[in-house]
Amino acid sequence: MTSTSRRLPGNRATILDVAAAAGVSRQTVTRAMNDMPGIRQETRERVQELARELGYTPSRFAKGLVQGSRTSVGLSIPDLTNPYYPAFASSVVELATQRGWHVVMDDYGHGGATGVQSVEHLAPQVDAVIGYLGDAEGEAQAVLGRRPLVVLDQMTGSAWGRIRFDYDHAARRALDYLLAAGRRQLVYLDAGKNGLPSGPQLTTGRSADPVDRAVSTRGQAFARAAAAAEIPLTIIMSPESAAGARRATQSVLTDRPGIDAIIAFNDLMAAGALKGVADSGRTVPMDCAVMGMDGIPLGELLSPELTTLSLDLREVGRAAVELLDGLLSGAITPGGQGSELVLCHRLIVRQSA
Amino acid sequence: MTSTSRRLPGNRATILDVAAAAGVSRQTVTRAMNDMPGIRQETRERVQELARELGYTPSRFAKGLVQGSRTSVGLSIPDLTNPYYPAFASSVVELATQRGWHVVMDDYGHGGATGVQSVEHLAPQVDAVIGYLGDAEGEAQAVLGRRPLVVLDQMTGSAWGRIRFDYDHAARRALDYLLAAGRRQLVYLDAGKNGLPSGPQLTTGRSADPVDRAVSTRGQAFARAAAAAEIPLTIIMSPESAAGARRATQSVLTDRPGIDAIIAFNDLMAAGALKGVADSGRTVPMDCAVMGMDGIPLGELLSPELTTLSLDLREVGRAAVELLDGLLSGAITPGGQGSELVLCHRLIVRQSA
DNA sequence: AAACCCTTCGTGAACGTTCACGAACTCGTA
DNA sequence: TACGAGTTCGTGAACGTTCACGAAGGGTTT
Repeated sequence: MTSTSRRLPGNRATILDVAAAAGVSRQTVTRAMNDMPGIRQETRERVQELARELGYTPSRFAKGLVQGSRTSVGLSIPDLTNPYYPAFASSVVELATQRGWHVVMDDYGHGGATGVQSVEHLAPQVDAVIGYLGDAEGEAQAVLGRRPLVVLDQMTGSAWGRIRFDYDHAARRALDYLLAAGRRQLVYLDAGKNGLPSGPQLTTGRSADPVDRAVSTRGQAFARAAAAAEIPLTIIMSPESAAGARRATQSVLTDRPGIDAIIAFNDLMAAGALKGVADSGRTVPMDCAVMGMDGIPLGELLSPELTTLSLDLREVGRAAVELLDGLLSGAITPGGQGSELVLCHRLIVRQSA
Repeated sequence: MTSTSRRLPGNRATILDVAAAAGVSRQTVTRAMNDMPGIRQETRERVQELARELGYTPSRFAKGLVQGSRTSVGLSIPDLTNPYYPAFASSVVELATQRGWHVVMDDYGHGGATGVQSVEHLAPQVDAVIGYLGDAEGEAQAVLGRRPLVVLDQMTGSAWGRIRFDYDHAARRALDYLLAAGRRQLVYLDAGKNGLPSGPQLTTGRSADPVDRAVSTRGQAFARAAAAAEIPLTIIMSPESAAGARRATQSVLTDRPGIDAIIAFNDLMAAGALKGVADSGRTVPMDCAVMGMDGIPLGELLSPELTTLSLDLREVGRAAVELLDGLLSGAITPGGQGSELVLCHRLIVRQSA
């Protein structure tokens, strides 16, 4: 009658409590709860009713232990408040759900953690990780051992899967367009590595000059493209935020009044640049063009609407999930065919450039 | 020497494989992996090295079964691509992580699922759920049994925790402001219940008229406030998107040229309304004011910058997590003190109204 | 009445880990 | 030598569930 078995945290009942209450065995309760055959309809309903009354919910641990894990994947994101990431995350969650996976989310930027720390936090709970981890922060793959890691926008490290973006292609595309439009005094508004604002410092890339180490991967691609086209490009650093970009734009337009085009690290900073140009009394795109990078929906809502190097973020998410799927199933091997994908940006011309 | 134990999915080794390889017992491997005392330093390092080589990672199921669950909470979100939700989710993830919780994320809108289906998907994997589930969709709390559910912006249902918003307060605040600014022909741009676009249908709320059932909770609050102030308010329906709001704004401005203020269901739709007003050749705010609701960062980037009824989304997240914390610890009981919170919007006056 | 099948239910075993306890060994001291 | 204390390691049990198999009972056929 009375069960002596202990309760789960939250005073939850175990399968034995239900079995005792119903006067049946564990197995019968299992059959009732999982809609398995081999049980009388009346018994099934009685057990289910009792389970509901006792607040019984099967332990995911016991279930997972015996049945083999439903795969659950970690998703490491540096900053959900940057509209770029939710669009990506949304796609990942949708496709993962389609596959019956669960997604354990970590937004590590606000807590001041690094990408590797995020993976460490996720590791005990997941079978794989997809993430934007940032560059050169130690070995995230090692933390996961044999479990697959798919990283995005990362050059270094030994992740099993890797999705990169062809910034050289994007930079050429952007510069060709701006030069054809007659722009000559170009500025690249950079966010700096690791998002660390290193102050509004100035660098110039011409010919094949080595570019400052602090310049981001994207910035370096633009520097290379500018060198190849033999035109000067001013790179200025700014915090990775709209407000920071706005201030940086104001100050660079004061220092160098002749500037007629600004390329921003991402769309969010481009939005700030738009404001900054307006602050200086100029109009976009007549006096100064502004070009973003990302292609987030925000760009269409701004005025003037943002011209940008766009990535289809749902496609990026799809690529990441499919790559992970391949790694989990063994269809793709860590170093092998398809373990590294390169995606290209598409230039979307709207009003700002 | 050779272990006969099977491998986990992904060919992962078990603790017995490591023990056999190192020539020690399970318990010694446990001690080595968890930095427990009572083991020789040399042994510890040898075991750890071997574990690394074999790609051993402890089963979270076995560990959870014996140690009791690390709590993991589900987060149900209807649409991550609406900037409102990431800001909230970011806050929840950050605070949950601080508490050592894991967050299993579900973005159910894109898959065409409902809030309850989302909870059903999450249920086997989590100890509690926080979510925007939408109104009147059946019983999500029943799915979770004894596990706490905290819902936001939901009137019906028997969730243990509930966070509501005082839309009547917000509506009064907005109308007072607009009327004081001399606005007389007001439009409420509604998103309709469940986000279902029911076509640009027109309703008028005056005196204490019963308002169309299709009108959202927010819309009804504005209708009540308008009735109390004895001014007419036109409610029009639109799909819950910037593009939809833009079209709806264009058409309503054509139908009723005298309109001098538009209040939108949320900031995203307000951004669309901004565009729609411009399309019609009018300027904001001179010819027509536009007011949003949410207070997402996007508003500051628009031009004109968006006047809005703002919610501090990090506060909302904090409220949800703390409420859940109370429910998990037993400090708050389902029907009791503190199980229902009401938060107020703050009017942020910028340029658009 | 014996043989068989079908339905309904129960019993050991196993999943991989940690906990509680005890055994073996080392070292120093009475 | 014998004893005790400390260090290092191993063995049963337990966590809650499902799987594989077998048992009991009723009905039909041979």
